[in-house]
Amino acid sequence: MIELSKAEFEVMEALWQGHPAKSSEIIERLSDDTQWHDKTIKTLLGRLVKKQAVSFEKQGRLYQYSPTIGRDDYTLKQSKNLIQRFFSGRIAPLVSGFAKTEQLSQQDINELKAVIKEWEDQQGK
Amino acid sequence: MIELSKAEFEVMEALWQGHPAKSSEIIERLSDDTQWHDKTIKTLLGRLVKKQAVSFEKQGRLYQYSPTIGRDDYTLKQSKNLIQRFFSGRIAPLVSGFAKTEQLSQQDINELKAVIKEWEDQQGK
DNA sequence: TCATTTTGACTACAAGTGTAATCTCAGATC
DNA sequence: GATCTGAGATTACACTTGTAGTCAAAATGA
Repeated sequence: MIELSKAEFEVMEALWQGHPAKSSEIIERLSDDTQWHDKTIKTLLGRLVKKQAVSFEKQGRLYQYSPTIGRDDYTLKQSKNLIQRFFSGRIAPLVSGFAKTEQLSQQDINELKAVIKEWEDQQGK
Repeated sequence: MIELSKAEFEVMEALWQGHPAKSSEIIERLSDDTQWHDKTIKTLLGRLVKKQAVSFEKQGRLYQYSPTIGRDDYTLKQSKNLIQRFFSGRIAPLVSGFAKTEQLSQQDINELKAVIKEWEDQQGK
């Protein structure tokens, strides 16, 4: 699986926002959240291309970049990996621990209930 | 916050199993799960001490190592960090995504229900 | 007592990462 | 056409990480 460093992930975030995108657009988007020099972002883009997390098409002199991996795909895989390493693959302990110090919203609760319902429906065949 | 690399985390796991522990014990414990050379483990221990994730007391020529951070503390902080970066701080989307491809156990469901009940009791003041 | 073993300390070294600066060349500008 | 500019390519450099090897000193065994 493709592994992204933190900085690389930030660049992917900018790209996931909309693509294909020119490097100037990506730099523009990132300028809101970071102080990165544009050279830094170019370097990161290059590394992402090398890792095949990003592809590009030449439009004359410019490149149009696109992600080759989906955000949901990536984040979920990484999450599962963490849950595996930290909680032996079980998600409930994470939720319990999380809820102890973080406030859940009504929406969170609704979503959790939906997950439970889904599971129970499936159990009842 | 103290950041641990993957290899360092493995060493912490061995130490969390029981402490204080001599390096020989830690090496012994890790021999079940890894092929690491004992020198490698010594190096990692040294780095952990430098990072102040581990402390030691000299017992003559030997050291007795102990973790200075708790496993739950560390794993929860890292989890929250990931949830923040990947899911804007909300845990429900992670649970939904997780449940789509991973099988939940009855125990998981019970724990999730407990979290919900806890939350609802609190809402009702 | 002298060699051997063992432990922690120090050193090594390539790959990955954060954070750019320099080089090169095609297109825009005068 | 000569020059400037901005894009991508290449190079840089310190720090971290994985994965040990070497060194010095103490304990141990013969």
